Amino acid sequence: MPTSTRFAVASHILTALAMTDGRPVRSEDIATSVNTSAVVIRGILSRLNDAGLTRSQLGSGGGALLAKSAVEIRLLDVYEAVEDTELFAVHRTAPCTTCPVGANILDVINPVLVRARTALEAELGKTTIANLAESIRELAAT
Amino acid sequence: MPTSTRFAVASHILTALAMTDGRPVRSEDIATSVNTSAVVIRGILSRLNDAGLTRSQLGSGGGALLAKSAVEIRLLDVYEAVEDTELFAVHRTAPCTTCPVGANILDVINPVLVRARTALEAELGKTTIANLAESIRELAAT
DNA sequence: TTTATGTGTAATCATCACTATTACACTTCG
DNA sequence: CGAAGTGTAATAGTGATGATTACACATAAA
Repeated sequence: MPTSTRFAVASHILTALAMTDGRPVRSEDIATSVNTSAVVIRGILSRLNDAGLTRSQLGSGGGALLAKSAVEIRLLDVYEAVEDTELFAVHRTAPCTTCPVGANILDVINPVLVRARTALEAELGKTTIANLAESIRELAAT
Repeated sequence: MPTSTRFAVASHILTALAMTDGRPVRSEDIATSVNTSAVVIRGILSRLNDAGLTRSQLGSGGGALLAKSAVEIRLLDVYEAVEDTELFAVHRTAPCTTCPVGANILDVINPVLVRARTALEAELGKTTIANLAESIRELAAT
């Protein structure tokens, strides 16, 4: 049950935006840093815009900007903004309703999956884009 | 990338085995309960065998059995036995090594991802197949 | 006002993991 | 020996993903 690469790339994008002091950054420049195409970047930026994490300045000299302070953007917010699929997938077709196990397994396992997902999300809520930017500055200074 | 249903199905299988008191269960019977094909079940059983969670009795009258007590099988063990992919995927192609962010983003984000995965795994380690079987018995009794 | 420089998004494509299915070799009980 | 199982390879269909092309639209600057 993997995430897409969008979460890591979106974190990359936001961290880059956090380190440019409010100047708009072109999707093409971001694409160079991420090593992909500008359209892919704009697709992810579109999701981040919808989530209120970034905004775009159109026209010449335009680009992407943070819509809120980097200290207010948790990795959990990023995760929710760009990931579509459920962390845990259950049976593709509903199990047998007349079998003791089949009829109840989903009800029984679901609370466990919710607790696991909650624990993961809590951890992602502890780190912000500002934390990542700060760590990058420390590493880049060496 | 569709997320795998193997974890939920494997938990289903093991819970079913835990409720049959040591009698071997045919893959076809499990398949009926899960609502899939016997080959799919045997494919998952093959992984569970490799992980030492189940064993198979070959020949006529054979089937699948638990290889250890249900109280000793944590959902974390099941998860590790049947899931192939990393929980978090990172950049498909390595980011730009000459950009400050690109050169360091993976090193910076990785510890966060490890902590999130560890939190999820810790939660999955708290529940056993015996717990699931017990919950099923309670639900089925009503 | 025109033009260059951007973003936004639809459409298409190749790739990959997943589940389902068929087929067949192998094992073991009766 | 034969019936009843498991083990596994090969194949196909499906769906999400990421890459790419194409083009409409917005805006700053000349």
